[in-house]
Amino acid sequence: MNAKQRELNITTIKEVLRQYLQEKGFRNTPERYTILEEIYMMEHHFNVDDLYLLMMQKKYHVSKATIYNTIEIFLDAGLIRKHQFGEKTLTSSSYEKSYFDKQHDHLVIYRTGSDKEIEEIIEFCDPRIQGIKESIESAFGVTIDSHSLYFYGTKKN
Amino acid sequence: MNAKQRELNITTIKEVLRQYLQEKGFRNTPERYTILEEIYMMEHHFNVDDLYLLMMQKKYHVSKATIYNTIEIFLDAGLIRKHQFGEKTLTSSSYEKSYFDKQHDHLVIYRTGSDKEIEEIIEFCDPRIQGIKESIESAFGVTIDSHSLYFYGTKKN
DNA sequence: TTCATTGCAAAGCGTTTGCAGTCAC
DNA sequence: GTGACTGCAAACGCTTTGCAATGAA
Repeated sequence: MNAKQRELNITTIKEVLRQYLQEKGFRNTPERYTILEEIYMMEHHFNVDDLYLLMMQKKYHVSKATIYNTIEIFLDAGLIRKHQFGEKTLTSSSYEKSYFDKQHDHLVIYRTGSDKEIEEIIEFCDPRIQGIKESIESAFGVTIDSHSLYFYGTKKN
Repeated sequence: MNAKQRELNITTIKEVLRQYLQEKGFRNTPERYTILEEIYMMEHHFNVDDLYLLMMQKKYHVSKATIYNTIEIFLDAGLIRKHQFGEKTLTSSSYEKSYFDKQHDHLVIYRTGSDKEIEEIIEFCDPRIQGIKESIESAFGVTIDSHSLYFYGTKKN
């Protein structure tokens, strides 16, 4: 994605936030827009600490409490998605922007020989998951809102 | 499963543990066997606190540190599986016995109207996931050891 | 006897909460 | 001016760690 496109997206996404806040009767605080902008500038997954440090570095001071708060709002607004990588080890939650991307799943690659250290996270999209979802919905009489699928493995030598 | 079958399974599983401990040069402590037995008596998922309270109730004293320790061993031995239910909310890790069961995935049903409270967890097994796994392996040149798939939804009224 | 394992309490760590001060409306 | 929001620090809950005591080999 080029810089121009990203800038356009950021303008758009701020508008989406504005509408959401208005609908909900929440306030237009500068923190919310700045955090949103940071998130939509990023290319990859991040956790709260990443975001906090990044904003510190850029001399934009926000407290972690506010970041947690804001993330809750963005999740509800559908502006970001939450992930829980790390199968064996307990890790902090990861997030990523979600508005312009399509839903996808993740392949978590562990460093060979270590079952703790994550080497890489690859995104993929397989249409068969949709079929499974529909089967489950009719088999159990449920409405499925979301799913999470992770594969865990190692690079073939 | 009837009582007789369960008793037989427990005898078998203890033998599996014995061999594992021997191979690894670990000790045969009574705690390990008692915890294993408790786990294999259970029908459902449990977390560390459940197990701790259950053992307290049965007047068998073990510390949580030992339970955490032992669970680590059982995971490595393939005697139990770890799960992370709770998509939005951070919850404690859940576990279940795995030796006699086939691999399966989970449908997490939230109470209608609440996106926090889990109403029910249903297990299912869909062969298509195997196909997806194989595609991923060849597409990215990886060996997949395990996966986790969760669907999150609500009961259809 | 030796050292892996246990139990206890303290520490860690990500996240949440309480509250006084601030600022969007 | 009012009350939603922010920042700070303290509290929380699950898990891990340090260490002295124990007991399997």
